[in-house]
Amino acid sequence: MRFSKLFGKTSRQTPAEVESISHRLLLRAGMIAQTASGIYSYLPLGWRVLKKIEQIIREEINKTGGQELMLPVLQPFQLWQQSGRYISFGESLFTLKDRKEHDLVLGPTHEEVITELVHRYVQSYRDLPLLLYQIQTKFRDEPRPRGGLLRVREFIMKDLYSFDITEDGLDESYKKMAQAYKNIYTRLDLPVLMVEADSGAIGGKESHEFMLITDSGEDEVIYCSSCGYTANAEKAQFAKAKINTEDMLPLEEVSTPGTKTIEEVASFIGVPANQTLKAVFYSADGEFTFVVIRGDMEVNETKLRNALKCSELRLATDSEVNEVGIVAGFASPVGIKGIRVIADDSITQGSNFVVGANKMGYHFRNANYPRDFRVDLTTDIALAHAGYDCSKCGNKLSSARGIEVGHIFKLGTFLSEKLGAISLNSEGILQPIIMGCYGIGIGRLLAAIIEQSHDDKGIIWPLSVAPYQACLCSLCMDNSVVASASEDVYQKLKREGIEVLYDNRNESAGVKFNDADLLGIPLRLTLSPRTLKKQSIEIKWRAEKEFQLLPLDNIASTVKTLLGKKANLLK
RNA sequence: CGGGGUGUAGCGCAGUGGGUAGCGCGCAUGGUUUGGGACCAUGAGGUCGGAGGUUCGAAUCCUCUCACCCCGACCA
Repeated sequence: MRFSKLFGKTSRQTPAEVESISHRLLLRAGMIAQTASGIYSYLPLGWRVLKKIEQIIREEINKTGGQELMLPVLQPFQLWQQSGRYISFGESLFTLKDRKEHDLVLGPTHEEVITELVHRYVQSYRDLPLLLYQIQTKFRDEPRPRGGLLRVREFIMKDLYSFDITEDGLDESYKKMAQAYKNIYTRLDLPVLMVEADSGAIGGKESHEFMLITDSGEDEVIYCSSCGYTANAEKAQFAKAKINTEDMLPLEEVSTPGTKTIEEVASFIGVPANQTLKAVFYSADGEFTFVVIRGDMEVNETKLRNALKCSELRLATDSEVNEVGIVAGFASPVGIKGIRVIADDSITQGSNFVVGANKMGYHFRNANYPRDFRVDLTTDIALAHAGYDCSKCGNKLSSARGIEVGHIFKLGTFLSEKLGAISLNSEGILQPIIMGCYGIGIGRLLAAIIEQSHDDKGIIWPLSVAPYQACLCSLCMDNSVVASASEDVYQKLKREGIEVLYDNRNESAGVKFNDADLLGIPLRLTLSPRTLKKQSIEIKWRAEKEFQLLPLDNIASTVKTLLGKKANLLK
């Protein structure tokens, strides 16, 4: 490719508000262009990278026996009613009507469609297991697109769906995919962590996310460096230390004027925060919910949502709190009636807690569950933090930020039941097919690679996905000797099958070098009057500082060998 | 949806006591240059996001609206 003909321009500047590194570099390099919020066009360079990532994924998935197919973007809304998931997807579902006023959705994912399809073609366990996948554009009306390609509303995703007749089969499919994902990240030169995850709107039981650890990540990962436990903070468990196991004392009302926060109450009364109970109020699918947790912890809204099996969860507004007659700042489950109360199991770890008295300016001392109050449900709804104890081994947990670059789920049978995907098992009995689903966002992966691999000059693509393997920088293009030598080298490189971007523009050395760096092309070849005098060409790896001169003779095969060696090194 | 912010030339930005719209980059033409974003000259390019209003006169003041960015609740 001749740089002079390339569509898309590099630029020195991007809008000041563009924060994320990948977003800025993708824009500056002319790889993507924004069309609307969370909607991007891929320009030729960006598209080449995307196709390469896609191909790597395709190869690794094919190795596991996955079969690629193509599914519709337009899906009948009725299918989503049948699965019930139009509720959990809620507003992020893009919907439209056709001319006959039939409701359609732009597929945010394709479990419904594929399950219905499998239902038609599979009647026997002999047809299973199946690993079916697609690499397609999906649509989700995200509340807030952000970070360029990191979070968008229209995105290309590889999604694989597994169909098994036994739980063991599902486990095996799941393992295969986990391994395929690890292979993919290795080929992309990305250090990715597999972490336990919540399954969210997709539904299902066991689930793992693949996290690229980087400070710019939007997720928090909790991990234990001692036993290897890793989980998304939404999901992470921890050991809730049992404190203060003294005998129960009688409930006692104390005046605590002006103490609204846990810190204020605790220090006013002279107890540590972990000897208080905190009250938090939520609206869960419209139902007012009173949540109690030990004062030293915070509520994990994901766990709470799962415990309540609700889809919409938000903090209750002040007026909602007032309406049910709760005195904010002095609320407690003691004496509360007619309101659903959910408690974290930490309230059983300890005794003689300080709680509100449901009366302005007063708290109780020595509240004990279940002696002094009742709750509707006690379960783990606490948010894990770095510094807490690991529930597996007892050592201290740590935390890090990460970008979710893959997510796999054991779905089980809820979709196949809803959509009627049943099959005869080996005993001749009809049963729902057991499903799993396995997604990788390709555009996000592209952005994640940049977040992980760049410097102040620009992108540093791994050789495996770089838009071009080499960039031929020809200095002094109006020197006819240089021009013809460059053209000659360019043709030879192409003939050798090397993907080369030939910078034939009439630009100064600085411009060409900076653009080559910005675009992140792994190998740079420089041809100039200076190198020509020595019948040589200069080469430099993007990721390295040193450069060297190579003889012009057989340059194409030399470069081919170098690239081959580099590629092998990465394997 | 809550909070913060921005819309002026292809891109990045200036521009309010209301009066002829500017700078840098880029672009075009000619010339000089060529190892880390060169220089000179000339030139093209804008209904100042949109609608309404105030005014003799609005990028500037008022009202409404749309779009986009950033921070929070959601996800590949």
